[in-house]
Amino acid sequence: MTEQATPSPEAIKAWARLMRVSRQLIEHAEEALKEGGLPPLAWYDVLHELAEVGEGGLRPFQLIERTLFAQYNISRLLARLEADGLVEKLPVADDGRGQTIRITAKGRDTRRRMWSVYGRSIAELVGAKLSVDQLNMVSALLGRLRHPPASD
Amino acid sequence: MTEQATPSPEAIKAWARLMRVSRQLIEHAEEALKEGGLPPLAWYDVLHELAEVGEGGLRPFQLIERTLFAQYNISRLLARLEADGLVEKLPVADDGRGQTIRITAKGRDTRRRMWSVYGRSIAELVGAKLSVDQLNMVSALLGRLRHPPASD
DNA sequence: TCTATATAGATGCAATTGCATTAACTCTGG
DNA sequence: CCAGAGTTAATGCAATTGCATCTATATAGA
Repeated sequence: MTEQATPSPEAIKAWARLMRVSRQLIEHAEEALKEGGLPPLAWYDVLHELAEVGEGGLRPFQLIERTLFAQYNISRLLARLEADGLVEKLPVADDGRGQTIRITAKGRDTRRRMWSVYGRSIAELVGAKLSVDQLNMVSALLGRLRHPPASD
Repeated sequence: MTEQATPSPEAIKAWARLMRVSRQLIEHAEEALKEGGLPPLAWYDVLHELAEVGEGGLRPFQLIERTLFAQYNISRLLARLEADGLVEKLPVADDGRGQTIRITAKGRDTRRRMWSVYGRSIAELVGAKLSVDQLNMVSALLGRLRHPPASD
């Protein structure tokens, strides 16, 4: 656990597992969405954040903070979402540079349909593989790898 | 732990942590490599596999199995690696379609230099955050999420 | 107020990825 | 031996990502 230039075998193994498993899970979920004729995971992430905050919406830079997507990525993703009528861009009164992004009814509907597929993937790939205690253990351990570390 | 269409809150949280943490770690490692003027992680994955098997080399389809990259992705990645002189493509005697990919001396050197940066990231981001027992716990839990599940 | 600096978001262009297809070869059954 | 099916790898083209830069507005300081 001490800082080293060369990681311990245990650290390497944990890292390798994390890389491989996350890639596999993402690929599976992405594939399930595609099979359902639904948009990719990235769209879900944004729609989810927007659905959670409701009518107030979010500024693009807030979405960047929450989703970890790059600025140019969000900019273009929002353009696509808007083109599909899933979100709307509103000017913001006290800052002429900015805009507020709000999810539309169609956006909520799409998010719901995505969740029915995405949620099933989560249930199958994670929920069905570990007990509740084990899931909590995973969350806690991964929480310590997060930046900033999670307390729980 | 029973199969459900809607995942438990614990499963959702574990999934969310996994997605976020893996993204963050990859981003950090990728950034460190870039700052060192080194190629991206994907190159390391391939060079690592090739370095491990030695002079015998690997067929592209074997790299696909090991790295989980898509076929077209490997095909083009190998073209770039070859263009940089990091690997060489050899015809394979008993299968006229195929080729064997072998890492070159320059490839080994690049891999080593990448590891000096990549390894440090692993040590800092994972090794320094959890005890050996915790690292083993992470590996074991994630191993059960893998497909096929790992035994250890 | 005016200038310099910082922040919000968009965009041109190059590199990469994803999708579908293709080319070349191998294998199997008749 | 041959036709058909399968496997291995490459590639044309569209979509996305990454990088650097740009525009517009806001804010701080002289």
